[in-house]
Amino acid sequence: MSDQRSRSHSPTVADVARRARVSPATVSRVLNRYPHVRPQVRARVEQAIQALGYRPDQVARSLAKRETQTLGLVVADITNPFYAETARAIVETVRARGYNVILCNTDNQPRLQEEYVEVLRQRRVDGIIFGSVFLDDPVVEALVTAGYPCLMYNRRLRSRRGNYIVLDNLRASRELTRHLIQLGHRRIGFVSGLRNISTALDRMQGYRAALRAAGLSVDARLTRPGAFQAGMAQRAAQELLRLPARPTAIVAGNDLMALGVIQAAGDLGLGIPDDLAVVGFDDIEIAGHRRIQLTTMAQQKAEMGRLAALGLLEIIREPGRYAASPLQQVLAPALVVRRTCGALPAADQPPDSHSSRTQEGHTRG
Amino acid sequence: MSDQRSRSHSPTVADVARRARVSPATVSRVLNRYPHVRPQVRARVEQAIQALGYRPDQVARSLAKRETQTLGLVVADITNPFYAETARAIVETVRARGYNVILCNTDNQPRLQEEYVEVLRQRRVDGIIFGSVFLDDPVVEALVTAGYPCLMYNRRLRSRRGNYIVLDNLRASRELTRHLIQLGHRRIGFVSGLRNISTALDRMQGYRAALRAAGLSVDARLTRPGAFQAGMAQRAAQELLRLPARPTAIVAGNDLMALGVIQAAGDLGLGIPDDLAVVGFDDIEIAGHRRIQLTTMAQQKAEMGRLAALGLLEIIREPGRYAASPLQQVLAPALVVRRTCGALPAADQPPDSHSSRTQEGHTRG
DNA sequence: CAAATTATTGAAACCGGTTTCAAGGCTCTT
DNA sequence: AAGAGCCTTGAAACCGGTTTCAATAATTTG
Repeated sequence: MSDQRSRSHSPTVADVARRARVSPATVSRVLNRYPHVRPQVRARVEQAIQALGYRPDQVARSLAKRETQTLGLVVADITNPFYAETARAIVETVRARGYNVILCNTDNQPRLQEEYVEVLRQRRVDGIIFGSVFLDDPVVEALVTAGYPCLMYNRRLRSRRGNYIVLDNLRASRELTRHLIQLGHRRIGFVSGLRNISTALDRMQGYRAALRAAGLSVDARLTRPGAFQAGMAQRAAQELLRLPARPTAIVAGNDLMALGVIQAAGDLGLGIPDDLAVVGFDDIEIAGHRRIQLTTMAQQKAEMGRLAALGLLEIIREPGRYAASPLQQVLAPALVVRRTCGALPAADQPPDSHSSRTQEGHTRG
Repeated sequence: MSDQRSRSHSPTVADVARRARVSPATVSRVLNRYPHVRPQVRARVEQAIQALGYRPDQVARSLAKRETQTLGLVVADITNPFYAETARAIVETVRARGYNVILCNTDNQPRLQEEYVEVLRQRRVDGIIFGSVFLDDPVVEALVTAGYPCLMYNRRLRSRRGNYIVLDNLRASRELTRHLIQLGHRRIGFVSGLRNISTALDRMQGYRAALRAAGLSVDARLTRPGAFQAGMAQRAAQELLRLPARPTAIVAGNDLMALGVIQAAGDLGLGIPDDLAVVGFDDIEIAGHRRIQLTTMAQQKAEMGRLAALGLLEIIREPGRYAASPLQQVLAPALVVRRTCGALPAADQPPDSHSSRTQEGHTRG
């Protein structure tokens, strides 16, 4: 039964054509489900495909069709649960539609971002999703200008150009800070993410806006950079907590940093939330754990990833439309109140029989 | 100065050739750094490349060279920090060597695994790294049989065929369990991962071996499946902890599951480690957090990822060599003793000024 | 200085598909 | 029954590179 041509190579469209006694063009028509192929011929071709174990070459197909069914996904740090969750949703969403994803991790380094963009363009990916864009990012600005199909999420350009899906970070931070103020806090610190990233900037602005709105002074000494990571945030928080007049609450730039702040508090023997309230952003999985119980501004990560994926696929379908009016979506934040802010009765080991998720106070911002 | 042919398309090797007054073949030689090109001609070509802003088409190159400089990375769940950390190391390691990674997430579903393998083969990836393989996995077995360049990590086939890099899970689990026994525990529960996955099987075997070695009976009722996730593990642990004679310690199949077990203990009002000792595997980042302080068998995740990446690249370079004698690396585990096992003096808020990492007791298994 | 190498280069084939274009066969009208 | 129009199909060009092969130029060797 082995009809393989003696060549060890895998069968090509020509082999299939020969066996089915048709031209390669017809095989292609069958593969691409074109109309205008007689059922009888179609069956012959399909039978030949089966018999030979033919596997279409996606590389050749990409070259001929000038589309690769491949997307680039550029994230700052895949080990950050926020990016892991969104990446998961993106990968799954596009898989179901015949696309695959090349994963790029920039570690927040402009050099790597630039390198990856160049590589992705050489690979002729159909579009790029950026979760790693900088406020001032000549590389991405150029892509936007060129009308290259791409979409940012979580972060945006300072110019607000291009397609993006972000949390309403300013509002989220304002409400989160206001929540602390309403709980009676007057000296509130802020451990920020990296400069030159919109998320950090917007959250900083929101924090300041809330303070001003409450008539509180904005003390620059209460703000420290924390680089979006637990380790840096821990050091930053230690500095804040050693100040003569230390803050009674700290807003962290995201949940990972909040975990670092909690570490710092412990280092200095401060109890949470009694001696220090801590809040973050993202609502990563661990934030809901009963040993953490972090009050945080939630992002719907899976939904955000899904929207980003569907958005980019739509942009790929009609590039012109989105060049004229970009897709810009600002998602509403949702406050999740847990124990670290002190709003709920403190309890190291709550005695009830449900997971902490069900004990959350008011939510939905 | 704009010498662009009126076409809107991006310049090709032919355009460069024309401008440099050479043949396409010579342009290719320059691009691929072949010898036997006169310095003067090389300079002309490079100048033309610059002037035109020529960007080589990796798709066409892949077709011609029959290699894509692309790898598949198939993981069970990218939101599991273990996979996120290893993926990060893999992506970075291969990037530095000119390769990119297509990320595939199977969610432990054989159907998705099979689909991804098919897609990756059609894409002619140069090789595949599996972090998601099943004990009995006809799809991967077939790849191994065919001599397709691939490498498993974290999990292996029951047949032990093919290239893999895994922790010595049996020994790791034996030592972890023995540690609990040495601390005086006699009823030790086990919340296991998925059946049909080597990691779960080996850890189960190690747990049993340790019990037997200590002359303890292996009670099947003390073992529950937990699916490698916190939620499932929480429910499984609740069942264990409601037994008439509940275990005084639980070995979780990995750190995520250990977090679920801790949740369960809290649900039932049990204190850790006083009422229940908990241990896990992997040493994910959060395990070291002072609010968690999980005793665990560490895996060197970044190193494992790096080894996997370098291993696969080597296999791609010399497929024949590894068909004859596969690359099989078994890494030594390292016990990290923290608070959840009860070996160290309990302290909810240790007063010292260093991160918990520095307080760890004996390590290196 | 002639012969033998070796270095440089281009023409053309090739990688494995898709798409255009035209031709032949059918069906349907009138 | 002839002409119009659609269906079906194959030949050939094309996607954008690489590689083989042979021809020519430059060097080295005897």
